[in-house]
Amino acid sequence: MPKTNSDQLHGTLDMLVLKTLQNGRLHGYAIAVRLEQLSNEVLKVEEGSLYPALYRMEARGWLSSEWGMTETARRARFYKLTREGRAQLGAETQSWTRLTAAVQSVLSS
Amino acid sequence: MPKTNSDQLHGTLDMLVLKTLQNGRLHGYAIAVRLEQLSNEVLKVEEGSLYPALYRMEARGWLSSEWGMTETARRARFYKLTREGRAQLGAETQSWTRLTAAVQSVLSS
DNA sequence: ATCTGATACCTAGGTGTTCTAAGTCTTAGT
DNA sequence: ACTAAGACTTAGAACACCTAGGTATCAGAT
Repeated sequence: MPKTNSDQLHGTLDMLVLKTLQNGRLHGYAIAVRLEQLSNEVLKVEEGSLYPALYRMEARGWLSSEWGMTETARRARFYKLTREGRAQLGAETQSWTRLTAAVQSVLSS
Repeated sequence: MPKTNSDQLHGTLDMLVLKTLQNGRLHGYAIAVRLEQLSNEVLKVEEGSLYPALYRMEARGWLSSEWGMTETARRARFYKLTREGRAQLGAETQSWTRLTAAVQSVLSS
């Protein structure tokens, strides 16, 4: 019974994914790798969390996607931010900042 | 369909409650009030979230409780940290710091 | 030539927290 | 007598995330 990963990033996954797409399109697997790199291996993104999140966000109009090829000639589905996705990223970032500030203010009381 | 409060504090509620009990015992309602004050009204703790959280944490041995009277002579259930609860608070705080740092590092990339 | 590991995606099912939305009872104030 | 606030309770639903499998392709090693 390995106590692994449970719910590390509840609530932040969408924001993190949107953020990785801010500078251009990426495919799912690359998003996961990117997030782990950018967080110095602290954030491990489970594929069973990531892909459903991508579908959710595309369904909500925050992302659009299409099949393409990686540099290494592999088939992959590329995602990019829509205008709404960009707005959503802004909103979630702002809300996250506000929330963590509030939590921090409790913790340092 | 009022889009209100949804899951603001997912994952942080336990830590926040433990924190409010660090300096002595409080009853449930007072914990909610305290958290809202300390966070400058940013964190609204729903009673339907708070009380089940208290029961959970007591069941896990992080809290102990007993009935008592408030200063205004009202019946209320007072909670206090156990030794394990204190350890849990430390662990969760550390993990939260680590996580938010990682998220921050992604956001500022 | 085969095997392994990495790349890339998919999905069913379970877990766990939180919220919604009721409700009860008591006391204070009007 | 009525109302609002204090204090607690609980059932149910929503939702995100994880577990744990699965598929397929390609590169490199044995």
